[in-house]
Amino acid sequence: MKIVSRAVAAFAHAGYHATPVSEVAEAAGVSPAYVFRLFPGKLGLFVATVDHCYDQVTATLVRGGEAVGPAAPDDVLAAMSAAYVNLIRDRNLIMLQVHAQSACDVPEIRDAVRRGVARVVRAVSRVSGADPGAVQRFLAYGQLCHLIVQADLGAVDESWARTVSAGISH
Amino acid sequence: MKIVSRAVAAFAHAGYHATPVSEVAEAAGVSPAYVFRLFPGKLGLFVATVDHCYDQVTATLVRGGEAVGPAAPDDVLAAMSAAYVNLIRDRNLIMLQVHAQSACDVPEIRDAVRRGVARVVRAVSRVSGADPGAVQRFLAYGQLCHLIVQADLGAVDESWARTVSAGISH
DNA sequence: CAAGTTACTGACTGATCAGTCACATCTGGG
DNA sequence: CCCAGATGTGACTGATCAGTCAGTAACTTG
Repeated sequence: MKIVSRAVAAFAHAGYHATPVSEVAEAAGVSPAYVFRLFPGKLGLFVATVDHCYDQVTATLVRGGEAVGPAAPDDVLAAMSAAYVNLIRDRNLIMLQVHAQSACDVPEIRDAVRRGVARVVRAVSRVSGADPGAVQRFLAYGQLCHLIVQADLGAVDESWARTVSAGISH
Repeated sequence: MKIVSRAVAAFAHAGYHATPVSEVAEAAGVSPAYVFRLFPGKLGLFVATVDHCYDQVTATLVRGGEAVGPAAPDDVLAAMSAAYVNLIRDRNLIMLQVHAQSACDVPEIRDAVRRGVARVVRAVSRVSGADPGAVQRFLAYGQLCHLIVQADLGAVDESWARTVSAGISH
Protein backbone atom coordinates (compact mmCIF):
# COMPACT_ATOMS: atom_id res chain seq x y z
CA MET A 1 0.00 0.00 0.00
CA LYS A 2 1.44 3.30 -1.12
CA ILE A 3 -0.15 5.22 1.73
CA VAL A 4 1.52 3.04 4.36
CA SER A 5 4.99 3.45 2.93
CA ARG A 6 4.55 7.22 2.76
CA ALA A 7 3.15 7.17 6.27
CA VAL A 8 6.48 5.87 7.58
CA ALA A 9 8.18 9.13 6.69
CA ALA A 10 5.24 11.23 7.84
CA PHE A 11 4.94 9.64 11.27
CA ALA A 12 8.73 9.50 11.63
CA HIS A 13 8.93 13.24 12.14
CA ALA A 14 6.72 13.85 15.14
CA GLY A 15 5.19 10.51 16.08
CA TYR A 16 1.70 9.19 16.51
CA HIS A 17 0.03 11.85 18.64
CA ALA A 18 1.65 14.87 17.00
CA THR A 19 1.10 13.91 13.38
CA PRO A 20 -2.34 14.70 11.98
CA VAL A 21 -3.80 12.30 9.46
CA SER A 22 -3.98 15.21 7.04
CA GLU A 23 -0.18 15.27 6.98
CA VAL A 24 0.05 11.60 6.12
CA ALA A 25 -2.59 12.11 3.45
CA GLU A 26 -0.66 14.97 1.94
CA ALA A 27 2.56 12.94 1.92
CA ALA A 28 0.71 10.18 0.10
CA GLY A 29 -0.95 12.59 -2.33
CA VAL A 30 -4.53 11.80 -1.31
CA SER A 31 -7.20 13.50 0.75
CA PRO A 32 -7.58 12.88 4.48
CA ALA A 33 -11.08 11.52 3.86
CA TYR A 34 -9.68 8.79 1.66
CA VAL A 35 -7.27 7.66 4.33
CA PHE A 36 -10.20 7.19 6.68
CA ARG A 37 -11.98 5.22 4.02
CA LEU A 38 -9.04 2.80 3.64
CA PHE A 39 -8.18 2.45 7.33
CA PRO A 40 -10.48 1.98 10.32
CA GLY A 41 -9.01 5.09 11.96
CA LYS A 42 -5.77 6.87 12.72
CA LEU A 43 -4.78 4.09 15.09
CA GLY A 44 -5.26 1.40 12.44
CA LEU A 45 -3.19 3.39 10.02
CA PHE A 46 -0.40 3.80 12.53
CA VAL A 47 -0.35 0.12 13.46
CA ALA A 48 -0.16 -0.85 9.79
CA THR A 49 2.68 1.63 9.38
CA VAL A 50 4.59 0.21 12.35
CA ASP A 51 4.19 -3.33 11.03
CA HIS A 52 5.50 -2.20 7.67
CA CYS A 53 8.43 -0.50 9.37
CA TYR A 54 9.49 -3.62 11.25
CA ASP A 55 9.17 -5.59 8.01
CA GLN A 56 11.72 -3.31 6.44
CA VAL A 57 14.01 -3.34 9.46
CA THR A 58 13.97 -7.12 9.66
CA ALA A 59 14.61 -7.41 5.93
CA THR A 60 17.53 -4.99 6.18
CA LEU A 61 19.10 -6.96 9.02
CA VAL A 62 18.64 -10.31 7.31
CA ARG A 63 20.11 -8.98 4.07
CA GLY A 64 23.09 -7.54 5.96
CA GLY A 65 23.66 -10.77 7.86
CA GLU A 66 23.36 -13.06 4.86
CA ALA A 67 25.71 -10.92 2.80
CA VAL A 68 28.72 -12.26 4.70
CA GLY A 69 27.78 -15.84 3.83
CA PRO A 70 28.35 -18.60 6.39
CA ALA A 71 30.55 -17.14 9.11
CA ALA A 72 31.12 -17.10 12.86
CA PRO A 73 28.12 -15.72 14.80
CA ASP A 74 30.05 -12.68 15.98
CA ASP A 75 31.00 -11.80 12.40
CA VAL A 76 27.41 -12.12 11.23
CA LEU A 77 26.25 -9.95 14.13
CA ALA A 78 28.86 -7.37 13.22
CA ALA A 79 27.56 -7.29 9.66
CA MET A 80 24.00 -6.91 10.90
CA SER A 81 25.09 -4.08 13.18
CA ALA A 82 26.70 -2.33 10.25
CA ALA A 83 23.47 -2.73 8.28
CA TYR A 84 21.49 -1.24 11.15
CA VAL A 85 23.87 1.66 11.62
CA ASN A 86 23.38 2.39 7.94
CA LEU A 87 19.71 3.03 8.67
CA ILE A 88 20.82 6.11 10.61
CA ARG A 89 21.34 7.83 7.29
CA ASP A 90 17.69 7.34 6.38
CA ARG A 91 16.43 8.14 9.90
CA ASN A 92 12.83 7.29 9.09
CA LEU A 93 12.80 3.64 10.09
CA ILE A 94 14.65 4.32 13.32
CA MET A 95 12.56 7.32 14.25
CA LEU A 96 9.33 5.46 13.62
CA GLN A 97 10.43 2.64 15.92
CA VAL A 98 11.22 5.19 18.58
CA HIS A 99 7.86 6.87 18.27
CA ALA A 100 6.03 3.56 18.27
CA GLN A 101 7.87 2.54 21.45
CA SER A 102 6.94 5.81 23.06
CA ALA A 103 3.26 5.36 22.20
CA CYS A 104 3.11 1.95 23.87
CA ASP A 105 0.52 3.17 26.33
CA VAL A 106 -1.95 2.51 23.51
CA PRO A 107 -2.43 -1.27 23.70
CA GLU A 108 -2.68 -1.82 19.95
CA ILE A 109 0.59 0.02 19.42
CA ARG A 110 2.29 -1.88 22.22
CA ASP A 111 1.22 -5.14 20.58
CA ALA A 112 2.59 -3.98 17.24
CA VAL A 113 5.91 -3.11 18.87
CA ARG A 114 6.05 -6.51 20.57
CA ARG A 115 5.33 -8.27 17.27
CA GLY A 116 8.04 -6.20 15.59
CA VAL A 117 10.68 -6.75 18.25
CA ALA A 118 9.85 -10.45 18.30
CA ARG A 119 10.41 -10.68 14.56
CA VAL A 120 13.71 -8.81 14.84
CA VAL A 121 14.98 -10.95 17.71
CA ARG A 122 14.04 -14.18 15.97
CA ALA A 123 15.59 -13.08 12.68
CA VAL A 124 18.82 -11.98 14.34
CA SER A 125 19.08 -15.20 16.33
CA ARG A 126 18.33 -17.40 13.33
CA VAL A 127 20.57 -15.69 10.79
CA SER A 128 23.53 -15.13 13.11
CA GLY A 129 23.28 -18.29 15.17
CA ALA A 130 24.56 -16.24 18.11
CA ASP A 131 23.74 -17.09 21.72
CA PRO A 132 21.06 -15.08 23.58
CA GLY A 133 23.61 -12.93 25.40
CA ALA A 134 25.17 -11.75 22.16
CA VAL A 135 21.75 -11.08 20.66
CA GLN A 136 20.83 -9.04 23.72
CA ARG A 137 24.00 -6.99 23.35
CA PHE A 138 23.15 -6.43 19.69
CA LEU A 139 19.74 -5.10 20.68
CA ALA A 140 21.19 -2.88 23.41
CA TYR A 141 23.53 -1.15 20.98
CA GLY A 142 20.64 -0.88 18.56
CA GLN A 143 18.69 1.03 21.17
CA LEU A 144 21.72 3.22 21.73
CA CYS A 145 21.57 4.10 18.02
CA HIS A 146 18.05 5.31 18.62
CA LEU A 147 19.21 7.77 21.25
CA ILE A 148 21.97 9.02 18.98
CA VAL A 149 19.52 9.58 16.14
CA GLN A 150 16.83 11.18 18.28
CA ALA A 151 19.05 13.72 19.95
CA ASP A 152 21.21 14.04 16.83
CA LEU A 153 24.32 13.45 18.90
CA GLY A 154 26.44 13.16 15.78
CA ALA A 155 26.10 16.94 15.54
CA VAL A 156 27.35 17.51 19.08
CA ASP A 157 31.10 17.97 19.29
CA GLU A 158 31.67 17.37 22.98
CA SER A 159 33.41 14.70 24.94
CA TRP A 160 30.28 13.12 26.43
CA ALA A 161 28.62 12.91 23.00
CA ARG A 162 31.67 11.18 21.56
CA THR A 163 31.53 8.68 24.41
CA VAL A 164 27.93 7.87 23.51
CA SER A 165 28.40 7.57 19.76
CA ALA A 166 31.94 6.18 19.52
CA GLY A 167 32.13 3.81 16.59
CA ILE A 168 28.47 4.30 15.69
CA SER A 169 27.74 7.70 14.25
CA HIS A 170 29.60 9.63 11.51
CA MET B 1 8.47 23.14 42.62
CA LYS B 2 5.64 20.83 43.54
CA ILE B 3 4.03 21.11 40.13
CA VAL B 4 7.18 19.94 38.36
CA SER B 5 7.58 16.85 40.50
CA ARG B 6 3.96 15.90 39.95
CA ALA B 7 4.36 16.61 36.26
CA VAL B 8 6.93 13.82 36.00
CA ALA B 9 4.28 11.22 36.73
CA ALA B 10 1.67 12.95 34.60
CA PHE B 11 3.85 13.25 31.49
CA ALA B 12 5.29 9.77 32.07
CA HIS B 13 2.04 8.13 31.03
CA ALA B 14 1.47 9.44 27.53
CA GLY B 15 4.26 11.90 26.81
CA TYR B 16 4.45 15.52 25.78
CA HIS B 17 1.98 15.71 22.92
CA ALA B 18 -0.65 13.41 24.37
CA THR B 19 -0.80 14.87 27.87
CA PRO B 20 -2.95 17.97 28.27
CA VAL B 21 -1.81 20.59 30.71
CA SER B 22 -5.11 20.09 32.51
CA GLU B 23 -3.97 16.60 33.46
CA VAL B 24 -0.72 17.86 34.93
CA ALA B 25 -2.66 20.54 36.78
CA GLU B 26 -5.03 17.99 38.23
CA ALA B 27 -2.15 15.76 39.33
CA ALA B 28 -0.64 18.77 41.09
CA GLY B 29 -3.94 19.83 42.63
CA VAL B 30 -4.12 23.23 40.94
CA SER B 31 -6.05 24.72 38.05
CA PRO B 32 -4.72 24.68 34.48
CA ALA B 33 -4.75 28.47 34.47
CA TYR B 34 -2.30 28.55 37.35
CA VAL B 35 0.13 26.28 35.54
CA PHE B 36 0.17 28.76 32.67
CA ARG B 37 0.76 31.54 35.11
CA LEU B 38 3.84 29.81 36.56
CA PHE B 39 5.32 28.54 33.30
CA PRO B 40 5.72 30.33 29.98
CA GLY B 41 3.72 27.58 28.26
CA LYS B 42 3.30 23.84 28.01
CA LEU B 43 6.73 23.55 26.43
CA GLY B 44 8.41 25.40 29.28
CA LEU B 45 6.68 23.18 31.78
CA PHE B 46 7.79 20.05 29.97
CA VAL B 47 11.40 21.19 29.67
CA ALA B 48 11.48 21.97 33.40
CA THR B 49 10.04 18.53 34.06
CA VAL B 50 12.64 16.81 31.90
CA ASP B 51 15.46 18.69 33.63
CA HIS B 52 14.07 17.63 37.00
CA CYS B 53 13.83 14.04 35.78
CA TYR B 54 17.48 13.89 34.73
CA ASP B 55 18.43 15.45 38.09
CA GLN B 56 16.79 12.52 39.82
CA VAL B 57 18.26 9.95 37.48
CA THR B 58 21.76 11.32 37.90
CA ALA B 59 21.37 11.44 41.65
CA THR B 60 20.14 7.84 41.72
CA LEU B 61 23.11 6.65 39.69
CA VAL B 62 25.63 8.56 41.75
CA ARG B 63 24.13 7.26 44.99
CA GLY B 64 24.20 3.70 43.65
CA GLY B 65 27.79 4.03 42.50
CA GLU B 66 29.10 5.65 45.65
CA ALA B 67 27.41 3.05 47.85
CA VAL B 68 30.07 0.46 46.96
CA GLY B 69 32.83 2.76 48.14
CA PRO B 70 36.17 2.82 46.27
CA ALA B 71 36.16 -0.18 43.95
CA ALA B 72 37.16 -1.33 40.48
CA PRO B 73 35.40 0.59 37.68
CA ASP B 74 33.48 -2.46 36.53
CA ASP B 75 32.15 -3.06 40.02
CA VAL B 76 31.01 0.54 40.36
CA LEU B 77 29.34 0.34 36.96
CA ALA B 78 27.58 -2.85 38.03
CA ALA B 79 26.27 -1.09 41.13
CA MET B 80 25.07 1.82 39.03
CA SER B 81 23.37 -0.58 36.64
CA ALA B 82 21.57 -2.19 39.54
CA ALA B 83 20.45 1.23 40.73
CA TYR B 84 19.13 2.03 37.28
CA VAL B 85 17.33 -1.27 36.92
CA ASN B 86 15.64 -0.48 40.22
CA LEU B 87 14.07 2.54 38.54
CA ILE B 88 12.05 0.08 36.45
CA ARG B 89 9.87 -0.47 39.48
CA ASP B 90 8.94 3.20 39.57
CA ARG B 91 8.61 3.48 35.77
CA ASN B 92 8.04 7.22 35.84
CA LEU B 93 11.62 8.41 35.46
CA ILE B 94 12.34 5.92 32.69
CA MET B 95 9.12 6.60 30.81
CA LEU B 96 9.66 10.34 30.96
CA GLN B 97 13.13 9.98 29.47
CA VAL B 98 11.67 7.89 26.70
CA HIS B 99 8.98 10.42 25.93
CA ALA B 100 11.42 13.27 26.03
CA GLN B 101 13.70 11.45 23.61
CA SER B 102 10.78 10.85 21.30
CA ALA B 103 9.80 14.53 21.32
CA CYS B 104 13.28 15.62 20.25
CA ASP B 105 11.90 17.16 17.08
CA VAL B 106 11.06 20.14 19.30
CA PRO B 107 14.42 21.92 19.61
CA GLU B 108 13.95 22.97 23.25
CA ILE B 109 13.20 19.39 24.23
CA ARG B 110 16.14 18.06 22.24
CA ASP B 111 18.40 20.48 24.10
CA ALA B 112 17.00 19.36 27.43
CA VAL B 113 17.65 15.73 26.50
CA ARG B 114 21.21 16.55 25.47
CA ARG B 115 21.80 18.40 28.74
CA GLY B 116 20.40 15.45 30.66
CA VAL B 117 22.37 12.79 28.83
CA ALA B 118 25.51 14.89 29.17
CA ARG B 119 25.03 15.07 32.92
CA VAL B 120 24.43 11.31 33.14
CA VAL B 121 27.47 10.45 31.03
CA ARG B 122 29.74 12.76 33.01
CA ALA B 123 28.46 11.49 36.35
CA VAL B 124 28.86 7.86 35.33
CA SER B 125 32.37 8.45 34.00
CA ARG B 126 33.45 10.43 37.06
CA VAL B 127 32.01 8.17 39.74
CA SER B 128 32.97 4.88 38.12
CA GLY B 129 36.27 5.90 36.60
CA ALA B 130 35.50 3.51 33.75
CA ASP B 131 36.86 3.97 30.23
CA PRO B 132 34.59 5.39 27.50
CA GLY B 133 33.86 1.99 26.00
CA ALA B 134 32.53 0.66 29.30
CA VAL B 135 30.46 3.79 29.82
CA GLN B 136 29.01 3.40 26.34
CA ARG B 137 28.06 -0.19 27.11
CA PHE B 138 26.41 0.99 30.33
CA LEU B 139 24.32 3.45 28.35
CA ALA B 140 23.41 0.87 25.72
CA TYR B 141 22.00 -1.50 28.31
CA GLY B 142 20.24 1.45 29.91
CA GLN B 143 18.49 2.12 26.64
CA LEU B 144 17.58 -1.55 26.46
CA CYS B 145 15.85 -1.12 29.83
CA HIS B 146 13.75 1.59 28.23
CA LEU B 147 12.49 -0.80 25.57
CA ILE B 148 11.68 -3.41 28.20
CA VAL B 149 9.71 -0.92 30.27
CA GLN B 150 7.89 0.64 27.32
CA ALA B 151 6.66 -2.59 25.83
CA ASP B 152 6.32 -4.20 29.27
CA LEU B 153 8.35 -7.17 28.11
CA GLY B 154 8.57 -8.51 31.64
CA ALA B 155 4.93 -9.53 31.18
CA VAL B 156 5.63 -11.46 27.98
CA ASP B 157 6.48 -15.10 28.58
CA GLU B 158 8.06 -16.00 25.28
CA SER B 159 11.55 -16.95 24.24
CA TRP B 160 12.34 -13.73 22.34
CA ALA B 161 11.19 -11.60 25.26
CA ARG B 162 13.42 -13.52 27.65
CA THR B 163 16.33 -12.94 25.30
CA VAL B 164 15.71 -9.22 25.44
CA SER B 165 15.26 -8.93 29.20
CA ALA B 166 17.62 -11.63 30.48
CA GLY B 167 19.18 -10.47 33.72
CA ILE B 168 17.30 -7.17 33.69
CA SER B 169 13.58 -7.53 34.28
CA HIS B 170 11.60 -10.35 36.07
C1' DC C 1 -7.42 47.91 59.74
C1' DA C 2 -5.70 49.62 55.19
C1' DA C 3 -2.99 48.71 51.32
C1' DG C 4 -0.23 46.00 48.76
C1' DT C 5 1.25 41.64 47.17
C1' DT C 6 1.01 36.86 46.24
C1' DA C 7 -1.69 32.60 45.19
C1' DC C 8 -5.12 31.02 42.58
C1' DT C 9 -9.36 30.26 39.52
C1' DG C 10 -13.74 30.24 36.27
C1' DA C 11 -15.12 31.30 32.13
C1' DC C 12 -13.93 32.17 27.91
C1' DT C 13 -11.61 31.94 22.77
C1' DG C 14 -9.55 30.43 18.67
C1' DA C 15 -7.32 26.70 16.54
C1' DT C 16 -6.72 22.09 15.42
C1' DC C 17 -8.06 17.59 14.41
C1' DA C 18 -10.45 12.81 14.09
C1' DG C 19 -14.01 11.14 11.86
C1' DT C 20 -18.49 11.29 8.70
C1' DC C 21 -21.28 11.64 4.66
C1' DA C 22 -23.25 12.89 0.54
C1' DC C 23 -21.61 13.42 -3.70
C1' DA C 24 -18.39 13.07 -7.93
C1' DT C 25 -15.60 10.55 -11.39
C1' DC C 26 -13.49 6.86 -13.39
C1' DT C 27 -13.35 1.63 -14.81
C1' DG C 28 -14.59 -2.58 -17.03
C1' DG C 29 -18.24 -6.20 -18.26
C1' DG C 30 -22.50 -7.47 -20.48
C1' DC D 1 -24.92 2.21 -23.85
C1' DC D 2 -25.86 1.07 -18.94
C1' DC D 3 -24.79 -0.26 -14.68
C1' DA D 4 -21.97 -1.73 -10.77
C1' DG D 5 -18.14 -1.32 -8.23
C1' DA D 6 -13.96 0.94 -7.15
C1' DT D 7 -11.54 5.30 -6.33
C1' DG D 8 -11.75 9.44 -4.60
C1' DT D 9 -13.19 14.19 -2.45
C1' DG D 10 -15.24 18.85 -0.31
C1' DA D 11 -17.63 20.39 3.22
C1' DC D 12 -19.07 19.65 7.42
C1' DT D 13 -19.30 18.43 12.92
C1' DG D 14 -18.14 17.76 17.57
C1' DA D 15 -14.49 17.39 20.73
C1' DT D 16 -10.33 18.71 22.69
C1' DC D 17 -6.87 21.75 24.10
C1' DA D 18 -3.34 25.70 24.60
C1' DG D 19 -3.46 29.94 26.18
C1' DT D 20 -5.84 34.49 28.06
C1' DC D 21 -8.00 37.56 31.20
C1' DA D 22 -10.54 39.63 34.58
C1' DG D 23 -11.26 38.90 38.90
C1' DT D 24 -11.27 36.75 43.85
C1' DA D 25 -9.30 34.99 48.13
C1' DA D 26 -5.59 34.80 51.25
C1' DC D 27 -1.60 36.30 53.35
C1' DT D 28 1.83 40.19 54.70
C1' DT D 29 3.37 44.46 56.38
C1' DG D 30 2.93 48.97 58.16
